[in-house]
This record gives sequence, structure tokens and C-alpha cells, in this order.
Amino acid sequence: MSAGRNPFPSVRHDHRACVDHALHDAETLCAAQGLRLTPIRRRVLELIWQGHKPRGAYEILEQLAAEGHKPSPPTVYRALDFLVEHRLVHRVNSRNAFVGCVHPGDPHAAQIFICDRCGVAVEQSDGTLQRRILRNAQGMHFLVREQTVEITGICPRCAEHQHEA
Amino acid sequence: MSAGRNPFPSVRHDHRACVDHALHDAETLCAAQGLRLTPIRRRVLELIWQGHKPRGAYEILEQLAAEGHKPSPPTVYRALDFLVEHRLVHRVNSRNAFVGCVHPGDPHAAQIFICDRCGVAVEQSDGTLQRRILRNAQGMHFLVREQTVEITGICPRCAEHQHEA
DNA sequence: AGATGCAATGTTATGCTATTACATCCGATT
DNA sequence: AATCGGATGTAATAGCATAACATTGCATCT
Ligand SMILES: [Zn+2]
Ligand SMILES: [Zn+2]
Ligand SMILES: [Zn+2]
Ligand SMILES: [Zn+2]
Repeated sequence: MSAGRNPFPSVRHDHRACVDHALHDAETLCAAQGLRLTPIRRRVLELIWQGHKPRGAYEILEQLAAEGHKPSPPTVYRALDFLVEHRLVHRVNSRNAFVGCVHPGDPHAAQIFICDRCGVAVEQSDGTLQRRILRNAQGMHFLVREQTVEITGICPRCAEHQHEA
Repeated sequence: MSAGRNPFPSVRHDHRACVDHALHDAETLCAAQGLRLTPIRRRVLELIWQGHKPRGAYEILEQLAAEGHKPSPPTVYRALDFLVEHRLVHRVNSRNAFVGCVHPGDPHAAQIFICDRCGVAVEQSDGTLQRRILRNAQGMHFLVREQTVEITGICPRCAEHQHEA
């Protein structure tokens, strides 16, 4: 992803490596679990990874159409369902969009930080935070299935640009 | 809301009191801040408080239509925008729906627990959790504007019913 | 009173997001 | 070859949200 210590991707990081890495991980994971990373699924994952910004289903659909495929919504949603189900991408509820997961296949609760300005999203997995949520749930005898934590604001890159302008 | 120590509302709690309380709070708050709780806004808030389940905009719209009002989507969304902006209701992103806020007007970060079975949503505001998120954000120099924490699972009432069946 | 300004609401149309239902294809198994 | 099941294709529709512009109604100023 990024070379520096800050998880927010620099504009000049080698993004091709991000994509290659994500696709390689996906292939490994699917092979290990007997899942079929079909051409469509693979291509959708690749499109999601074109950047670090969550992408909408119809955005993906239009890009596929531009390549000549002309799929219909269910095709894209089915691929997205597969990718979400097998933890290769996260759904970003506050945006109705999808972003590549950085710990593919690992059943983790992610916290997603999304920049209002540039749209970049970064994922974190703070176990302490996650356990605190579980503890609070237990306190009211609520059985947790899934937790969604999404934080919006301004990313460090955009904050820098701010005081340049 | 509920008589017991568990924040999940019992089936036999006096829900009329919830609604009355919410509307009274809203009136007080709007009066104090010079806001106009117009008939539509008030009615939408009341409909949201008809239960403890998040309600969709079109659900509200249909109920208004059934009463003879026949509003159009923008009317409802404008009322919802007002209610969200002034912190009388929370938007539940994972459901595209809206639920009454139990600390109206107070700028707090809420964690919302939603039952997959009965749809009831309960709000919590754990300051420790909230500060942990802020700390994590600061760690990457991310400036937080808003945090969304939504937890889905099975509420205590539904868990009880479970082992009856 | 009449003119002006502003917030709220009404109206029409449209855009974006997601799913249902059914048909077809294709590779693996028998 | 027949069968089966998962993946994809196709058409229609459901569900969520906003843009753009018209109108209303009330408060303020002249
Ligand atoms: Zn990258
Ligand atoms: Zn940014
Ligand atoms: Zn109640
Ligand atoms: Zn329940």
C-alpha cells in the first residue's frame, strides 16, 4: 500500500503493487478454500482496487461496459456478493460502495476511515475497540453478528493541501 | 423507554410515554434554539417514534399518504434532513432508515445496536469507545467529522424467544 | 396597506442503488 | 449421453434519494 508509517496512501506510492498483491491474495485464498475466482469476480475485484476509494456497483458496471462486456446489475452485484461474503472486499454502508479489504479472508471487524474531500478510505482493525463493542453488547445481552464502524473526516493528505491553498 | 435495567424495550413498556417524551423534548429544543418544528416535521418525528425500529423514508411517506396528506419524497426527506441536522433522529446507514435519538440535541457519537430478527434498534453512547476511535484517528492524523457505529445481531428479547420455540 | 424577503412546502422529473424471477450456459460426475 | 449444480445472462421492477423550479405564507420595512 504505502511506504510511510501513515496508512494513508501517498500519491506516489506504487499502486500497481497494491493491485497485484490484492489479486494474488485473492487467488491464493480462493484456491485454498475451493472457491472459484471467475473472470468476472476477478475483474470486479481488480476494478475495486483501481484506487483506494470505495467504488459503487454502477461505477463498476459502467467501467465493465466501457470495456465491451455490458453486464447487467445482477451480474455485478453477484460478483460483489461473492467478494463480500468471502471477505475480499468491505461494503461501505455510509457510501453504498465497496472497498478492497487489506486482510482478505480474515474474519475481522474493520474500522474504515473515509476522507470527505478525496474519498480515500483506509481500514484499521483495533482489537481493543472491537472487544469494547462486544463487551458493551454483552452488557445488554445482545448477540453480535456484525459490526460496522465508519469514520468520516479529512485525511492527512487533504489536511496538508488545505493549508497550502 | 423501558422499565428494566436492560435498554432493550420490553413488549409491555408504556410506549406512548416514549413518544410523548420525544415530542416534548423536540418542542423544548426547537423553542430554545429558535427552530421551527413545523407540522410536517413534528408528524415525521412522531411516525419515526411509532416504535423503536428504524423507519425508511418511503415507509413514512406511505403512512402520511394513508392519512390523506400525499406528500412527495422531497417533503419527507426535507423533514428528515431537519431532524437529523438538529440531532432529533439518527440515520441508520446499514438500513437506509431513521430512528429516534434518545439524547436529542446533544452532539454525541452513538453506537446503534440493531436486531436482525425484530428490527428494534437501541442507542448507546460509550465515551470510552468514542475516545478510542478519536485516538486511533489522531494516530494517523485523520480529522474526524462523524463516526458511524452500527452493530447487528440478536436482541435479548429475540434470544429468549429463540429457546422457547 | 403594499412591497419585499426568506424559509418552508409543493411539484415534476430523474438519478442512483438493489433485487426478483426466470432462462441459459458450462463443466463435473455418473 | 444424461444429470446436476453453480455461474452467468436478461428483463423487469422495487427501493432510496435528489435536482430544479414553482408556490405559499409569514415577518419586516416603507
Ligand atoms: Zn495503492
Ligand atoms: Zn483526503
Ligand atoms: Zn418505547
Ligand atoms: Zn429482536
